[in-house]
Amino acid sequence: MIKLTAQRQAILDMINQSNQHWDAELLARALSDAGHSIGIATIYRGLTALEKAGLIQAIHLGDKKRYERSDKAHHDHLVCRSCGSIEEFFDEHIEQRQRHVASQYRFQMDGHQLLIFGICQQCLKLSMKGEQS
Amino acid sequence: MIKLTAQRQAILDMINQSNQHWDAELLARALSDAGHSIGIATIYRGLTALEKAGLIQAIHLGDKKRYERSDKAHHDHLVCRSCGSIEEFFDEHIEQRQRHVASQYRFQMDGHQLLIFGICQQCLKLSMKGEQS
DNA sequence: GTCGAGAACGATAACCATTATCAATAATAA
DNA sequence: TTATTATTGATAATGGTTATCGTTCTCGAC
Ligand SMILES: [Mn+2]
Ligand SMILES: [Mn+2]
Ligand SMILES: [Zn+2]
Ligand SMILES: [Zn+2]
Repeated sequence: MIKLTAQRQAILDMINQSNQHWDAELLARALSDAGHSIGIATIYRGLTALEKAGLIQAIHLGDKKRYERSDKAHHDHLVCRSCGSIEEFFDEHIEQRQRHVASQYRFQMDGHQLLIFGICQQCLKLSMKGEQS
Repeated sequence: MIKLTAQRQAILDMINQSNQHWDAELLARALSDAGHSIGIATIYRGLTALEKAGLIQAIHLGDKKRYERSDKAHHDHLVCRSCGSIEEFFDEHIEQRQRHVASQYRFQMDGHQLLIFGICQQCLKLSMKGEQS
């Protein structure tokens, strides 16, 4: 149903060729660097259209919305408060329990978002180095 | 450490006397209706200060940040896509599993947010009524 | 009690992510 | 070809939040 215009194809390619969690602004810069200068409004519209078509998926992270490939299976995210890095995980127990909770509340679940915040392994190592004088 | 000024006390009271998940604007209107006309900047600053002091807790819901009492135990939220209502739940299995995942990834978790989206029981009932002509 | 430093306040400007507007262009259908 | 419709890009507008700044409040030192 979605029309894959040159601009939308460029956006989709950029996202599919990486494992990043892109926001609109970052994507605009990357596309510009790659030779595609696409208006920022077109990028926002393209992202919305591609998400609705199921070709990419999104997460809400604090203030901004971030997009990633949709060809990987569902997963949730560990977000580092120090460096901003995002790790992915999947836990079937958690997924199951969510369905269980929803059914308990007679709630027709159609999605969820689980963010775990903290400090990633890398940042922990760095902070340990820094502490010992 | 936090100084509970008249304005901050009014904000805190309003939140503590209810079970709502308040955003800044809603709170400003409610306070104004209750006779406290507090500048919107002061409300934002007050909410930030009260949260840092642990007197209220916050969740990020899409675009806006919402605040609720902190005297209730930790819980997560079921958010209705149709009416916007928020139900609360707690599931120890999910909490446990999160800790497990974090430790697997050597990730020092210091918080999390789980939002389950869908249609609440009420809205389901209403939509069924609407469907049968 | 007076003084002064620092905290808090309120009005408002600024910020930033996102969406709306609109004229120009491209694609599609008749 | 011509009419219709969708898409684009520049830019204005929106909405939530934060920054600025002059004024007011608080409170301990004197
Ligand atoms: Mn991901
Ligand atoms: Mn709650
Ligand atoms: Zn990190
Ligand atoms: Zn509902």
